[in-house]
Amino acid sequence: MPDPVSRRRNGARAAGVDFGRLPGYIGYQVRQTQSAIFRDISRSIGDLGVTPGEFSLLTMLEANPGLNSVTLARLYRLDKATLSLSLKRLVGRGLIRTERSEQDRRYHALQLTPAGRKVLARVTRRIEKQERAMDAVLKPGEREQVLDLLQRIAGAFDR
Amino acid sequence: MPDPVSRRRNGARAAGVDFGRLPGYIGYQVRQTQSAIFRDISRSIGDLGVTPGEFSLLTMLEANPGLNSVTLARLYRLDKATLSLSLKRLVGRGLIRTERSEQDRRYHALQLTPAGRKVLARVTRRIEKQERAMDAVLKPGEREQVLDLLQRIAGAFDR
DNA sequence: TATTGTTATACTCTATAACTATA
DNA sequence: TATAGTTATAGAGTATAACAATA
Repeated sequence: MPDPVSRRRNGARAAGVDFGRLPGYIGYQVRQTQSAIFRDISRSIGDLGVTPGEFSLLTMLEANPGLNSVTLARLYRLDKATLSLSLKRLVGRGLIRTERSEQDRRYHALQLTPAGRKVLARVTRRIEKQERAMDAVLKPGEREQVLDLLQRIAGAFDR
Repeated sequence: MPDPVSRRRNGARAAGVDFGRLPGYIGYQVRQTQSAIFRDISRSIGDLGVTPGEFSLLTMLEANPGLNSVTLARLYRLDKATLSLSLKRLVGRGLIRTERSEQDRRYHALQLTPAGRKVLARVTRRIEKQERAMDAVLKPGEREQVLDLLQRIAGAFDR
């Protein structure tokens, strides 16, 4: 039985419904916020045929041309098989290309195609428009604050 | 081409890899943090046979016995068919039970079983242990700060 | 033997559509 | 007609296992 002080915090979305201790959990609020952001951005970039996850892969490849899939998998903590499927879709749509390394022919160096660069630029504009929408509810300095807090919280779980 | 000041912020997880503008996006950091929390809690409560989403359903039903599935679906912004499947699994495992309302026999009132209450208590202890682990990286007042910031950001997308 | 990458398979979460029961 | 709920189906995202190519 939740105690009275932990009930009925901000975050209730319906009259008469009690969210118990959920609104006081960082885990709960992070999940709710992530869902809201994901729904909004999926709607916003859906016509460009790129998911939020693909956007971040493209961004990583623009900043680090020649990266290979095992490195990407490690960075995102995904299985290499999972990454392989994502990359196959991006190759199939002509947004990235892959080339065997000369030094070590096991490595497949990845990079954006011109089409990939163009799509990334368009998606980036939409993403940054969304970020500005978030700034509208933040006071000066609060963006830096929330970025810092989130990074520290995530870091608490790096084994 | 990302500008220099937006590069190489805190958040890089690998030497020599450039995350571009990603670490400066709230959307990106919220997703990374959500993933870290989800991985940790899934591992922690896995032996109890309840997912994080199921935990929050059980909590809602403990706080609001008699709630129906359409109300839950609206609160979580999920389709009623999606909720129906989740609830069926919880009924199948004997954690909740459903009873047709006498006033309006279309409604199926949901509530925890004694077994459900017991499992919820155990999961809640693990969840709150995780929350205390997050507190270890936060200074006094910062938990309230991050909860407030996240709620305001999520609220920016309530159409 | 170890590493990179792919494919087959399966599981979870989600939505849409079509349906039944009730109002 | 409208609402509550279920079922069938499908798509996205993920992991594990088994495999091929390369070192």
